[in-house]
Amino acid sequence: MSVRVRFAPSPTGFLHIGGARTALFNWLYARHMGGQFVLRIEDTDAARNSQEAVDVILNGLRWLGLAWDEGPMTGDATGPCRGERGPYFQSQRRENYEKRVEALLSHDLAYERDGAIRFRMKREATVFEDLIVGEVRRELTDREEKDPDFVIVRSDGKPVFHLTNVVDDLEMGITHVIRGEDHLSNTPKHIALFEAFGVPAPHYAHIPLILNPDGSKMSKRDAGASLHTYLEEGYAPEAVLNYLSLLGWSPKDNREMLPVKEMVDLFDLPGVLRHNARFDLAKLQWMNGQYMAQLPGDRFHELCVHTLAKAGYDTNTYPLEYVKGALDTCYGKLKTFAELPAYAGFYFRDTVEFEPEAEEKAFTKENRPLLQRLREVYAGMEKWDVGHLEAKLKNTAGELGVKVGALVLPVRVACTGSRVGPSLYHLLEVIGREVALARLDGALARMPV
RNA sequence: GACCCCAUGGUCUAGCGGUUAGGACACCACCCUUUCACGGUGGUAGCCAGGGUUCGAGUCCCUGUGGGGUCGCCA
Repeated sequence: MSVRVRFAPSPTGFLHIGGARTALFNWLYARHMGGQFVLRIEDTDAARNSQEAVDVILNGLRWLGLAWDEGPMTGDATGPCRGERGPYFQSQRRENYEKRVEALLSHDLAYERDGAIRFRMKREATVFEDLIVGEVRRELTDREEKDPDFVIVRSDGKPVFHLTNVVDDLEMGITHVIRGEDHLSNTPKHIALFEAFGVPAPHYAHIPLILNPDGSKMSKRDAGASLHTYLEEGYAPEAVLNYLSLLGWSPKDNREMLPVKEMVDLFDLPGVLRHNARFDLAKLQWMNGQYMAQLPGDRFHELCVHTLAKAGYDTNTYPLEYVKGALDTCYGKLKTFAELPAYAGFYFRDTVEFEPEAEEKAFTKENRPLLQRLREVYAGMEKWDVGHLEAKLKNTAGELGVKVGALVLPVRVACTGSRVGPSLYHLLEVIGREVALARLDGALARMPV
């Protein structure tokens, strides 16, 4: 039988980074086994759900490149879906649940009390084999010793998660349930329900959780918990995907950079680690830098423009060649696109914004005559290009008897306002003679005599 | 409180009875260099504790400790 796995998020308006990894592991397993990856939306809590909230999930998965074989095509619960086992929104499956509950009731496997319907749970330990955790033997908790039965339909008629989840997995033919470890303790309930419906339970694989750097549970409010922060800050999805794959799994050959294709080839459930992992933003950033440095030029430009636009820089008001030239000087220099506005914003501003420390270091009394002299040399240059800019600057430094760096710093700060930035000669060529000389003049005016 | 899972440097991990415990991120130093970043070289830092089993334990067993999770008419 072909493998069928599913990712079944609840539309809460955001996609948790841990949920994204759960989706990734499901997707990887499906691809590795040549099976089907199903997306199901668990939107039983209608009041809190919306089409926009579903779109957040859909967009997040699409951004990561995790295409689903079956499931919704839009955020509209009544809209088009792909696949034969729908509907793929729980809000559209009321009848399915009602029929199943009727069946349980008629076989006395469930009963009504206080208006709610409760499932008759067995009063003994459950043993099951988890593909990742191994054999799990779960005894009854003290509460369950008193009353192991649990509610499957609320008194207001709404079915409860445990019921809907099992019914859907059953009817959608799910063979492997790959989900967060927070469901491990719920699994006996689900197994009991499958047995009550007269079918064997699917295979289970509980993956460890992603924790905050301090080891606490990563909840909705924690920084970096939402996948969309990475989307919005201009991370490369390939980097996020690669980083996520290495949390709780390893290709075992000391490699960090792993193309998706190889991930699919190497991934398997028994290889998933059993312990929780902490989210390390620094490593994600490093990895993002690696991917950024090997991004195709046009893709790099696209993401740069996107980031700059979000920061308030409209690159459309500049000639295309200028924008391309400017962004080329940033290629391979950044770890994240979020650094770009501070790094290259000077290209797209009329005035230079000086960083106080930079100005203090560079605009000194001693540097004034040096910069003055260079300004004269540059003003008299015939060809304004990288080669000449560099040669002239080094020439002038020698002539003045100072180190190259002594000249580079004030020029850099004069033109960019910062001590860090793209290659000086390249950025000078890009901004052009007119702007460069104007900025040198502006700096000279600010320097103490 | 009961129940479940887990435990290799600060972080992610390799290891599956005999290793100088390997790699990556981060950090420190140096080199390269027009700054930063990249790259290169070197370095600091680890098997949670205590008992067993064994000729021999990071690897197997037990206990403790610590961390996480579950015990809802939330999902």
